[in-house]
Amino acid sequence: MPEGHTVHRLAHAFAELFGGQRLAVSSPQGRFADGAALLDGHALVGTEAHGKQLFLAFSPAPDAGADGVRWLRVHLGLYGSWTFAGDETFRAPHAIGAPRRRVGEEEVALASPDEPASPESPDEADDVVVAIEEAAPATDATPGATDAAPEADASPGATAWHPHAPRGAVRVRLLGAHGVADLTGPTACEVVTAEEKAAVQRRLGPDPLRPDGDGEAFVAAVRARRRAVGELLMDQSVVAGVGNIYRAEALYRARVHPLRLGRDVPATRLRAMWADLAELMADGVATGRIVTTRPEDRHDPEDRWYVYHRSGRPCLVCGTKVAEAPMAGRRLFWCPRCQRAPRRRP
DNA sequence: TTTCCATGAGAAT
DNA sequence: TTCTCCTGGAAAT
Repeated sequence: MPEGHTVHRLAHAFAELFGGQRLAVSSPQGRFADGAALLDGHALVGTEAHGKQLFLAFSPAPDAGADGVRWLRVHLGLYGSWTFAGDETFRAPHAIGAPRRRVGEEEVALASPDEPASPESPDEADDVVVAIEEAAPATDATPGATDAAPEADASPGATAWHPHAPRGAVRVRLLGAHGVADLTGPTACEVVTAEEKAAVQRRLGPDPLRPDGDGEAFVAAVRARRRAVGELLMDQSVVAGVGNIYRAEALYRARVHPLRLGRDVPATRLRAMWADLAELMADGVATGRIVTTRPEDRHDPEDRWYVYHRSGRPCLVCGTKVAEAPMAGRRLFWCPRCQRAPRRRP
């Protein structure tokens, strides 16, 4: 899944692609028909990411008060992803979300401006090509796509663009003047009020990617618990946005053993880990990829991670075999030598 | 073709 | 701890 950096990318993408536009909102799959009806025809007036939660604000109905803003709350979970397509003015990556192969390739392409390239500016051209390839022959009316037409603000001279038929189980389709975003496989997708949104956020810990992310709150939350720090990093109420890759890699880079109890990790170590996460994740937002290895430790361009998914292979730094064990239902990876084992309690 | 698996999380046991 | 939900690409059959 999409860890927090992916969700922040999405918040940026939606603001840029659809900000201020009235959108046709539908649920081709049908499971979100009621929610879609509430948002259909309303303008996207704001986007926000907090940890792995994405919030999209829609303008209130004319007869609703000022606080009638409704939020679409989406959590991608393990499988969710957004797929984008549109005309040449619609500059979006092909897809953002669960790391299916197609998605990964696309994100790589976006992050490598030195790819050989097409005549025009590389990333823009790539997007358009993908969008065209993905477009199915414009079949007849997607329900919800033809009514509630978006505002006609197409720039003069832009070629006509038609959305492709939804592919797969599309929970939500957001259709603007220049492009479309399809959501598949989310864990959560619902329309909430501002108060309900705030309630969700109160349960979340600080997010290293947000300006209001409070590193000291993270340090205090970890040191208050006797649970293993490897579990605490995956607890969204301790730190929001960290997932299985950032957990393993941040612990490695801090040289902290995942089984060490939270309260036993020195505060200075945790402060450094927070700063490191902020940096790593910001890089993830910029590039769409998680890369945690320092250039000097990267023996091969494929060496993106120190320990994640490297069990049995030599540690890039010390050569010791990377270890793996399940923790809280997920696969956990660490280097037994670089990350010294915690003292065993008698 | 069937099965397995994944960057998640909440509920049930 | 284990189950359950959601999807689709890859690996296994």
